[in-house]
Amino acid sequence: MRTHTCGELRSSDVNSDATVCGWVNTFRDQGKGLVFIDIRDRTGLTQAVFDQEDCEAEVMELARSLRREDVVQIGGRVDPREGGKNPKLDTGEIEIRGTALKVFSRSNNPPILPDDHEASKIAEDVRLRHRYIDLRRPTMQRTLQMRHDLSTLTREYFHNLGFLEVETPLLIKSTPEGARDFIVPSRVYPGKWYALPQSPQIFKQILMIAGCDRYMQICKCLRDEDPRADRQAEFTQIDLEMSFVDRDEIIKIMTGFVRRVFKQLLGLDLGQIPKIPWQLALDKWGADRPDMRFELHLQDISEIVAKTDFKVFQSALAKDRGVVKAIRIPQSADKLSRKIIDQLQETAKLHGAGGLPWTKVTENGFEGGIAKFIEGVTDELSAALEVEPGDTILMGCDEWLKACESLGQVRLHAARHLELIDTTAWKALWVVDFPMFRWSEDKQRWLSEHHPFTAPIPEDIHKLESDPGAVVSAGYDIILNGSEIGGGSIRIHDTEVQNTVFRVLGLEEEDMREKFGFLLDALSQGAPPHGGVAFGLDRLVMLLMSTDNIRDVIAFPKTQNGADLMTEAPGPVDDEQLDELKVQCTEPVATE
RNA sequence: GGGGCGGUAGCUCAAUUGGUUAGAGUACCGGCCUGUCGAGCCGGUGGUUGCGGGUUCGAGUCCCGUCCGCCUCGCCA
Repeated sequence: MRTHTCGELRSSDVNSDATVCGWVNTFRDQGKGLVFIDIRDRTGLTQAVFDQEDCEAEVMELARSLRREDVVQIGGRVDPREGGKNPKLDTGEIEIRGTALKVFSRSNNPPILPDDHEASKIAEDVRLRHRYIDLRRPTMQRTLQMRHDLSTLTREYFHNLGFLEVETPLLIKSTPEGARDFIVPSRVYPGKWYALPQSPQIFKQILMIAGCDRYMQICKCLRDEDPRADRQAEFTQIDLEMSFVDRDEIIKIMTGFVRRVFKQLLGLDLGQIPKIPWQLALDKWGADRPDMRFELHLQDISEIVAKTDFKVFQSALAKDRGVVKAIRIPQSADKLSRKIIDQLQETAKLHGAGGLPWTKVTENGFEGGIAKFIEGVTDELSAALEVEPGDTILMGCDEWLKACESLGQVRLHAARHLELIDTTAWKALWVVDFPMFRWSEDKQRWLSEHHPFTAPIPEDIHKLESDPGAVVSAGYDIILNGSEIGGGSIRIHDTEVQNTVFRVLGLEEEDMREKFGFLLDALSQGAPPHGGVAFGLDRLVMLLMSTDNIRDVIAFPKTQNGADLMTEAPGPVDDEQLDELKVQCTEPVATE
């Protein structure tokens, strides 16, 4: 049907005959006898020209009738461009002198045009509603290509290392812990339900117990939680698991993978990827996924300000693990207006802090904000923070974790405002030594920091029940530019340890059997030491394509209400379908 | 579930204090034009101002409710 794609003709093809197929990108009708058609496919754009000197009258007439997004086949001789080259196009040195034209189909007046320049202006819901046009845009095509390249590279990389690709089921059993499940009613067992997998976690562990040794899968995961700019309810993971490995062996292989991805797809060398303990990440950057593209480290000033009688500091320090932390923002006093500081204060409060004590450094010491409360320790504080006139000092004081996290958020927002983030930099790291559990005030029980199958480090196993909060897990996350792109852990391969963890999480013996009996059975039938990782494929593509919108890297994404605007899912079903499933609605279906 | 922003022609936007027939660009339709490439020039079609109430002599504009989209908190082991 075609001899060439729309992106490949060059001056070396001049004088040969070519036939291309694609969409009419634009038309420029110069009058009865001359019309230019830019024809587009996935690979690019080629100009065709129909001149009445060359072609028959019917062809000429048909060419003049072409409109944007009509689908056509154009045949003719490849010529150097008569009217001058177009340096903006890869095919800009040539044109096809059209002599044959076939219209495959006509397009109604397109609601949007597949034009990258226009796309940023068009409301996203319109793009989603007409996704088949939006996806025609060069950027979207490049994104689909990038996603494909990443998947291909992933399979190749891991298959070469002996990983076996195994599919795991989509209709599975609902398990407690973690996100809300999407559930599917069973027709055969009325009143019983399948869940869609939040991840293949348990299956990949069972594959290890089954002797699979190394498993990989690019799989869909589903979590019925509200989406965000970088999060969809339905997303894709690169899922991996290995037997007979320790943490550092896994990290080594995965580091190789990530470096290969960025080397091969962007030509970037991420270099060595350091391992940072969780506690240090929070202490220094105020986040468990630190963005290390800029400095602004958090510093502990508890000991110094303890000497003041500032009530705010004193009451924070009186708390269990209470601290006062500070960040020094060099030469920012004139850029951080009162209004901006107020905004940063809101950020701090939003993330749990009571406020954001601040002061500025002048030739005369600290001025503004809480300056008068720290007069007594001016010299000591100045020396510790190595301040210079023009600096701004922002502080956080609370229980350690809250103080670090809220000030960490302030750090990010301040850096964005002051444009301190080197957007050309690529900073990756592994965060390791997470705590095993996190106390939930809400639920009044321990929650898994990672998931309930994560192993504690061996030397902490004895503390599981006596001091859960102090147990360090064998988990690890990989962070790139402040974004979590993957994470995993060494898993528990011992039934007793797994039982103990379930107990700490507040699962009753009976519950355990009911919910996880099959896993406990499997663990008791010879389980190898094993561990693995899951990478967020969507987030990797976001980084590779430099977008902060996850919907831009998914062909058919959903909105914040979980709707697909193109197909209008979710939709109603027939009463017969519900009857068959023995399912009833307690609320009438909302109408518009 | 909470907070913020938004919804006017197919698309992007405008419309004074509540006041005449809701405008412009673009797309689309028609005409002109033989070297354009974000083509150009002339003319034209196109509107339930998201939806439903209310206030008013009069509502795109004010009030109430509701739906939808985006950002965000909660949530996301």
